Amino acid sequence: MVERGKRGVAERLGPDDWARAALAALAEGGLGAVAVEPVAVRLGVSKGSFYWHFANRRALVEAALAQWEAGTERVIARLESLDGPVARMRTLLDLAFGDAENAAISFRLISEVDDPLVGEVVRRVSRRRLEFMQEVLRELGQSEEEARRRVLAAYGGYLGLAALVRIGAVDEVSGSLVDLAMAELGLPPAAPS
Amino acid sequence: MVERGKRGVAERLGPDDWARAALAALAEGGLGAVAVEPVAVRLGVSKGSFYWHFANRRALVEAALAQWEAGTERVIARLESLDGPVARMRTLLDLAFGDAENAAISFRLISEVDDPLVGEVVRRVSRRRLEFMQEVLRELGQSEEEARRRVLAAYGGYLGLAALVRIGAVDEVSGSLVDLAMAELGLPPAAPS
DNA sequence: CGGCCTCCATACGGTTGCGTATGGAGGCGA
DNA sequence: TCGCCTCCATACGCAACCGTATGGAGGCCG
Repeated sequence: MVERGKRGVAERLGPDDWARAALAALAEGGLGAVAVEPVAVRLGVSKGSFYWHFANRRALVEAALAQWEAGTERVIARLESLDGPVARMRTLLDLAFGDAENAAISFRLISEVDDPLVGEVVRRVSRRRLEFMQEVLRELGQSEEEARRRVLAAYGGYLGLAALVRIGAVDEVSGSLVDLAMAELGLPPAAPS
Repeated sequence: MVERGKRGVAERLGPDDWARAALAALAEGGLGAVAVEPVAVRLGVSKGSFYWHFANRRALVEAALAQWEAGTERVIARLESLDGPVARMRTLLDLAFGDAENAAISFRLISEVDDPLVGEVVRRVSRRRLEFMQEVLRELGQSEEEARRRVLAAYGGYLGLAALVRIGAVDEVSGSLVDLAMAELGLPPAAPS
């Protein structure tokens, strides 16, 4: 049992812990839920701790966004060392869209584009994903125009259908959204075993 | 010049004016911007006026949502008295998605689905639009399954692409989003003159 | 063991928005 | 004209959140 004011050195908090907690709050309640006191409560700490690690709330949001963007970069980097283009695409979609929390974060960030910090990051990450997907299609022999068109259709279609499912306008779609996106790209629905 | 405390009877405010202003605030700043004092300022009035017409903020949000839903119903009702299915579909898309403020409101409401009031309305309106579009495709001879699939692809694709354009991840799409949706539905891009 | 440094708690003031209370200005009918 | 009714302004208390100030507990090191 952890008593008041007694915290082992190993379980002390760092900026990364705060950023992680901020991302969790973001996924659950949107950018407005990334508030100092609520996140502090989530970590079982008080505001005094927060303002030791961060200058202000803006710094927390920036740290959370940076951690999220780094995660997406880590995913793409891991893809480079994969065998085929199809497998890379499939893995990208699975990692980027399959994870529920990650999908929720993307949704929240798109919703809060008006915030300058959020806008810059979500715009950069989206462009990165789109260009990576387009590059994969190019490797598979599709033309520049067709690759562009299919990537937009697949990414946009995924986002829109995910939104429709989220709001409850659509009960279910046949198969997974990732499989649908693969089909839009003109690729086989499952990676070859 | 309107002086302080002097307001002609004709220019007095009613609940509809507040709902309209609330929708404008919603389109610009999201649900959080639908706050009593800011909207009052927008109307050049003070809170005292608001609480005469409404019980609380919740009532204002409900009135705004009702007015928006009534607008979409009015659009659909107007479509019934149109010549062909293709023209009805085209007009629906134009009215529902072509108008910038309406599109912005839809985006905001989808973003705030977690709010129970918003969720109910946006779910109902989305279902209504989807079923109307599906019905039009049925009239054109498409099968139940194909109509469903194409409607989801068109509506979802529109939502996703609109989001990508809004966040600045995509600079421009070839042609209008409405034309793209029409193509997804298997319909000619422009209504026959 | 005494002093310092790190991490955190508590307390406070400032801002913003919600909701209430109270009163005032002007139209309108008796 | 007098009184009422409608619409709105002003002032207040309350709550949530941001940021600051101050102090305290515990590890570490001379």
